[in-house]
Amino acid sequence: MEASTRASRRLIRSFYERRTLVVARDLLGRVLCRRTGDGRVLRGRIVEVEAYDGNGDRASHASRGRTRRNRSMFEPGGVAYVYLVYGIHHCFNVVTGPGGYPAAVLVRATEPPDGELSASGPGRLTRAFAIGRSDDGCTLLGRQLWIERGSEVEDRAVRRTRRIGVDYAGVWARRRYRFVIAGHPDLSGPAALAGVRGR
DNA sequence: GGTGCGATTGCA
DNA sequence: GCAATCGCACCA
Repeated sequence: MEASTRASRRLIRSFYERRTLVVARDLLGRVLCRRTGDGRVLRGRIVEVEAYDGNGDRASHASRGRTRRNRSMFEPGGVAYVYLVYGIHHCFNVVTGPGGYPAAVLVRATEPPDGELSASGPGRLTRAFAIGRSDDGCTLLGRQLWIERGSEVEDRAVRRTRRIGVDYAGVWARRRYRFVIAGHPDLSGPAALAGVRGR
């Protein structure tokens, strides 16, 4: 049965309730899935993510405590955190860890879903998957937006780099919280951080 | 109630 | 190199 096969491929709550850095690494190779208004399902293999871990992380929206915008980050793992940045683009995050601990993984790039040109970069990704503010706080265990197991990525194919666009965060900007599939053609950001060479 | 800016992108 | 564009955090 296709329905049951699909359901069994969907990642379950325990996947998301682990530590943020562990979930970030483990999301590489997984498949982001989106049911569209006309009943189709868009799918794209995740190739680039960034971890935002706790309220001590100066690059995280949670570094100044709980606010209206970031409240989804405090939910138990397994929901989406979606926000508008620069007044133009939406960013899609996977909330991780236990409830009350603000942490999430920003999904920065996937391979393009069928019919889309690019999902490379957080803004392009949310456009390709039609993810918007109404998806903020929604479960990743349901039928609208979810992630499937996909294929494992071996450690030797994974590179860690500093996060992109958070230079204001001091020493936290230098932490290697970005995980990519090394040298993948759909990575965003400067070529120097494509992960082809070590870091 | 006013102000400054951002987990980005596309174009000059 | 820089404008676009707006929700919201923060200060008064």
